[in-house]
Amino acid sequence: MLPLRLVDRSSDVPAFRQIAEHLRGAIRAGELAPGDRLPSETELMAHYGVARMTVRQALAELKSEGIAVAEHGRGVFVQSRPPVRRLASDRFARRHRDRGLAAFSAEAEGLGVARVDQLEVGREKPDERLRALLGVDARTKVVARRRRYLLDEEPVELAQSYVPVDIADGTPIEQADSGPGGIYARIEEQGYRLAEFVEEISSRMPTPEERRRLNLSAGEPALVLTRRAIDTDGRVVEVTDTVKAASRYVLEYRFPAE
Amino acid sequence: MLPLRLVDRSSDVPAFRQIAEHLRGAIRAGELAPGDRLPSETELMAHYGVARMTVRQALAELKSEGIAVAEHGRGVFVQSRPPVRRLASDRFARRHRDRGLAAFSAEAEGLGVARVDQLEVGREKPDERLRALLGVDARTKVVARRRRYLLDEEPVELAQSYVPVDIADGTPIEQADSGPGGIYARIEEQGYRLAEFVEEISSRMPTPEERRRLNLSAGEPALVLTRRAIDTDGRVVEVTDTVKAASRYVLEYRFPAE
DNA sequence: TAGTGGTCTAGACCACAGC
DNA sequence: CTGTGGTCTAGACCACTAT
Repeated sequence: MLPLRLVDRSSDVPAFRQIAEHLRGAIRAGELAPGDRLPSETELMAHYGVARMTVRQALAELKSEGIAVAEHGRGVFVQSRPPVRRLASDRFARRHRDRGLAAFSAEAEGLGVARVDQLEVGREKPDERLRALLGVDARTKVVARRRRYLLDEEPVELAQSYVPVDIADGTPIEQADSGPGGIYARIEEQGYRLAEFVEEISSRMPTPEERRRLNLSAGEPALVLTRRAIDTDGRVVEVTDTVKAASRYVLEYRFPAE
Repeated sequence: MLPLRLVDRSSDVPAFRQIAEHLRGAIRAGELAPGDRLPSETELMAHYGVARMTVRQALAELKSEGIAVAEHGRGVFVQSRPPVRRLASDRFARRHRDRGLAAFSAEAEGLGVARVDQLEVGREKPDERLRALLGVDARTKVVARRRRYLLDEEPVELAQSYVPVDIADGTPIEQADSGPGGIYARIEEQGYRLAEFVEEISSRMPTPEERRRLNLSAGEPALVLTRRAIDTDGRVVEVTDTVKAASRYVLEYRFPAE
């Protein structure tokens, strides 16, 4: 059991925060390891001599920080992080496409079984942001591919790709299976040679919908990436938006000092 | 006032979640704009016919999502986001250093008044991670520069830079003012020509300490960057860790398709 | 002073997990 | 069945903001 520490009622630090800080310290110090169960609410009430709602407020703070996670009927546990995946910007390199691997398969190689899920393909009218990114007008439709990626049956990423119809027309880009090497391989077969990618990264708390689809626990932020594929003529031939569980990824980019 | 909607007590969706969803919807629909005050807890209790703790739980959900923010004695407000800053990877380009601008000053140009704060400079023993990143052994000390950046007096970034002593020795890198062009300019003056940067990006919830120093509201994630500066001989001559408020930044990287 | 959110109490009933 | 967390009530006192 944890070393018993009392709440200092004379302090102007509220009781629930003192309790949260105590538990945080025990986790940082390794007295509570990832996966360990925290003392139950009943135990914490007895230890600190406070009401249940006070204990729950302390626990809520840890949950919202992503340090702890509750399991109904079982207890509150120290968050155990699955291994982080490091994504280097060479995952879109042509050598992967030439081997018949789409970017996600190249990423997943050696890590587990990659699978796609919840796939929706169709033609859409681009909204204003997408028109600006793709450099098309309101009359041009885009082929949208929305899907979820799973690694060993665990959802890890939501993705939505957009390709102007004049590029995608008549290709497997409009099919459920876009073929070996993914849509970038198909775009190059249409005569557009990819020159460069521009990736924009931001982070925010997920929407309830994203939290559900990605199986995110409370207090877990999302990484949001928008990638543009640009051909040798400078045309943006594709845009992809992806949402990932932030705790599972480290992104790596190299750039020259000049 | 908001259109009155009742809580469906027969639903298995808890009352607090229905209330949260109602408020979320009003915000999404624009009925409540950024900066607007939400109905007070007393008003919400009366509207929905629930106890105060139920209302507070709904509000806590919105706060933890970063959608709303409470101000003691004033009310709960729809989060109004300050403008996002777009950071391109060319902010470390030599042309900025040649103009006497350190990276942060180059970033801030035209955006406001940049200032440094809470600066601590000293020699330290590198921990295991830092030794691996810098490629030095346990006997080599590093010069650490810890500081906070402010833009128009608003804290926007925490940074910690590390340079091996054999590079920093006798240079202004160990002084409070590292001079025009920043520490990268000083490192190059020592004969190390910078060739490449490698930046690693992740996101997580901030620690209480980071939340305090960056003035973050609840439910606001942090962007964490680790940057290595590599010279033409492949030596890592500097490492910087930075923590930023995620909602204020979009990072942009370009990379070739080859 | 009135109204706001912040903290806290002492109960209640419920749903879920595990024996 | 027992113990766990999830939801909810009906109060209380406090600290902060604005008038």
